[in-house]
Amino acid sequence: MNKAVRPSRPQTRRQRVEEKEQAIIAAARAVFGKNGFDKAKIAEIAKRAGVAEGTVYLYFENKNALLLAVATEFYDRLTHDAAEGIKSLPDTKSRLAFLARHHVERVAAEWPMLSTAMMPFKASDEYRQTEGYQLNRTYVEVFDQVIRDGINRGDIRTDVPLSVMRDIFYGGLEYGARTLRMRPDRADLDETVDQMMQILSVGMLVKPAAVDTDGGAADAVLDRLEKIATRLETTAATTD
Amino acid sequence: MNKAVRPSRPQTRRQRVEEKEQAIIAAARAVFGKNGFDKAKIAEIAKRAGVAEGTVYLYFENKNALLLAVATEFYDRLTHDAAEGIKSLPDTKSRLAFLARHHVERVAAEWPMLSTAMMPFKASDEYRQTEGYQLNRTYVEVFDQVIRDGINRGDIRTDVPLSVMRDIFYGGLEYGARTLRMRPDRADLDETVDQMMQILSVGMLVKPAAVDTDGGAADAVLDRLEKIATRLETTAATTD
Amino acid sequence: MNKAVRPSRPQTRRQRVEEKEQAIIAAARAVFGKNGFDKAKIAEIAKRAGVAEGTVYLYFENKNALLLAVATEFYDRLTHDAAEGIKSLPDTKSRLAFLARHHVERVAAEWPMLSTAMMPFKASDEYRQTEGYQLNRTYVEVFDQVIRDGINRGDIRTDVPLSVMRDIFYGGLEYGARTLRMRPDRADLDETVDQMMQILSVGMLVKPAAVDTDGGAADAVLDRLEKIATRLETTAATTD
Amino acid sequence: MNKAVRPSRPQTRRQRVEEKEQAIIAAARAVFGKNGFDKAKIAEIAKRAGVAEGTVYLYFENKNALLLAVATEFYDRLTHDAAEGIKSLPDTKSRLAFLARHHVERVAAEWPMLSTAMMPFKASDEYRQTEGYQLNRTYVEVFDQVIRDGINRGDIRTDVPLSVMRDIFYGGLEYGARTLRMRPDRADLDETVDQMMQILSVGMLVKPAAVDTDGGAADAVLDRLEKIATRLETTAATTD
DNA sequence: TATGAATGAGGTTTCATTCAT
DNA sequence: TATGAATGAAACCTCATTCAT
Repeated sequence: MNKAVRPSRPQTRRQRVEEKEQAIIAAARAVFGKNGFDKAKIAEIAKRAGVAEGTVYLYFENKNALLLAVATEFYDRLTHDAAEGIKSLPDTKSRLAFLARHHVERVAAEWPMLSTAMMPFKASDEYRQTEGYQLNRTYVEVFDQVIRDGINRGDIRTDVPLSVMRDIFYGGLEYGARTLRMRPDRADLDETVDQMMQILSVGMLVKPAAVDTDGGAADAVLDRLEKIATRLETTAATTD
Repeated sequence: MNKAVRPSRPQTRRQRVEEKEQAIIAAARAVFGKNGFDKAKIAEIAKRAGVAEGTVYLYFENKNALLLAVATEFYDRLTHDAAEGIKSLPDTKSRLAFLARHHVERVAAEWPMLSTAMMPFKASDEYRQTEGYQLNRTYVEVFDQVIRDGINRGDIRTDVPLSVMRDIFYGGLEYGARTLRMRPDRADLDETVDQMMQILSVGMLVKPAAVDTDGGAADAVLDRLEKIATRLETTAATTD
Repeated sequence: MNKAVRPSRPQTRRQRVEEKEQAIIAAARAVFGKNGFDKAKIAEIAKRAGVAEGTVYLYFENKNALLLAVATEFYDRLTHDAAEGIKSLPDTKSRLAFLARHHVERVAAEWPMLSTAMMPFKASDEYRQTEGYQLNRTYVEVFDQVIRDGINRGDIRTDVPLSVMRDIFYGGLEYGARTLRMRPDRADLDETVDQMMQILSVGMLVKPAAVDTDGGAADAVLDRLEKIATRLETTAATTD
Repeated sequence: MNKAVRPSRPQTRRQRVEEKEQAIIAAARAVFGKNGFDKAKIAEIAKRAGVAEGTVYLYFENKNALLLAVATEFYDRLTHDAAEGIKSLPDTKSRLAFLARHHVERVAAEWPMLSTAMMPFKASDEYRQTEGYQLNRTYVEVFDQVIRDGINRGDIRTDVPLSVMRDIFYGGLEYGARTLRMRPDRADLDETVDQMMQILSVGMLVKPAAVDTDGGAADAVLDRLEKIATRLETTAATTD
């Protein structure tokens, strides 16, 4: 039934195995995402992956392990791309903007899977001891590092704990992502993320508002105004 | 049919019936919350409620109807208390603070139930057509009204859509609530909410930096300032 | 909810009781008839009878007893009317015709009830020991008596056992009744019964049939033989 | 896919599968037959078939489908054997006799199953639209054909509709079969069928039958023949 | 007598997991 | 390794029957 596909025929045995594992994970992600973990059937995952039911159990201990594999793959990529993305960005604000854009993009795309399938990893009181928690921990560590860096640079206010910032950042973004998903048009993703960042960055950044905590952007305004003033002064002096 | 209700012990039949219904809903909330809707067993709910399994079906058509009842009751109370709470508060900022406190308090308390059991109401793409969505819609309407009011009063920035504010507000709070739950000590609830509000109110409110909050408007302001500066420079030069 | 119905208000307590019993039996007949005994729900019977579920159990030990009551009432009336009907009929043939008409009429009317609800009384190997069997036994006794009478009068053939005649008579009629029910028009009931009787009476009756029934081809044979005999007689006479 | 089937022990996989399917159908036939469809438990069917409960659902969608399978198999064989049996029989009478014998034999053997389990297929008013009806339709078509043939040959009377004949034929036989079942000795099956046919064939056949069938009327015929003979003798004597 | 809420045993069906091939 | 038929535990739900009022 599955004629050997010529061009991309996997060479080594190991490659073939990995390919199949990937196929199962991909199928699982789709099926878990459709109606959640509990309603997902191994049979459907197997069919989608093009393998027999029993084969799934050759690659994964059980349904839970399969979910963990899906989650791991998802988070690994998420974390990797996040870390990679901020490398070239110089300032805190643009880094946060990138992380926001990146997160919303991925979360919006995988929302069904995330919201339902991964619940088992989040629900319990012992969440912190689960692998799911650890995955998430590693991911948000990228954000945490940006914030810590920002604090060192004097960009980030220090009167609010990192954990609070993190919760608002990701919590807000996730709600936003969900709202986005419910709309027919996704074209406004960029705009929405911008708007979210306008609120978030004002709340987290320091600079100008250092005085009254107010919006962060005021800093920039003041900076520029100061420069203009200086120029004016210079001009005035010259004019004199 | 409505005999004058006299407060005897188990009281009137109707009261007893309502009491039992409440017991079942309470039990269901607890059990749904433990491991999610799918893993919840009617048998356990019945046992917790102190009734026979069949009795549950006397009060609720099926498992789904029971979940809906739980959600409805939860949201009804949530909405009612929210609306009631802001009545006596005069200014936008204190209203938002109240809503935040109220939400976190309730959500933190009911997080297990919310996060898992109500997923069926949130997961699907047709979420907006579900009763779950409507319940939530009614609830956040309270927040929306506060924001609209705040805009009229000039308290709330207008360059970010209400929906974005709402997502960040509730999304952030919910993450925060979850984090709170994972800590052994809940004593710091007040403090945490305060901190969250520091970020959120700075992001949403106008006042403190009515002028300089940046917001998108800052750019425009800066643009104009820059033009003015340029004109001044030119003028200065020319004047020379 | 049940206003006292004036005109037919039952006088004695006993009458009221009997009325309720009848109501329950009638309701049961209808409900049993709809989908069979097993699918019939006591709750529906109670509602139809205008009583509470528990009340049914005041009048009947259990569901089986209720079915038996329905069957008993049905057979009692059936038997009574059959016995009454043949009283005034003088000859075997018209009696059988009456029984056939009577049976088809009743069976066609009550077919749903009979075919499904009363199965429990017919199915088992121990049928002969059931009350259902006895009811039926009493009913067909009317037929048996007609046949025995007919034999004494020389109307009924004696080379076929009564039991065989009975089976064919009632078996045939019942199938016929069922077929009738499946047709939209019941107008042809009389005609169909006539046709069935043409077959059955030819098969069971002795002489008279020979003349008029045609059916019995024997008549024709005899006719021919008689003619031959006549011819022979004539010939013989002539030959002489 | 169709490897040459070599008769090993449990043989090919396909054979084993078919064997198991047959085992389940056979078990279902027995269990359905015992107390009817509703009272039959899948658990018992599974146990009888020597498989796990779940296995039943591997072969049949649900309980109803299983019943349909039982009915289909039964009717298929019944129809096949009926059609096969009449092939070599030359005259209408012997064909009908064969069909009667065949029907009673099968129906008597399977009466429990038929009478109870298949009720769901017969009870409803929409019977004609059910698969059960179609199965039966196909079966009686064999009978119908014999009758139509008989009419063409001048064997069958034409003043009674085919449908009426069919109902009496099968209705009568079925009652007869049931009666047979209730007796401990089945030895008299042949005799009983003969007797039933004596009534039925007299009723349905046209003249000639009377001669050789002896049909029930033979006695009367003989009686009358004797009288004629006597007359002839007398005549002869007189002539002398 | 009458009610109808409550019971709880039991049946059908699903599906993760196993295992013989 | 791969298969997919087989398993059987377990869950939802129904409904005859009981019993407190």
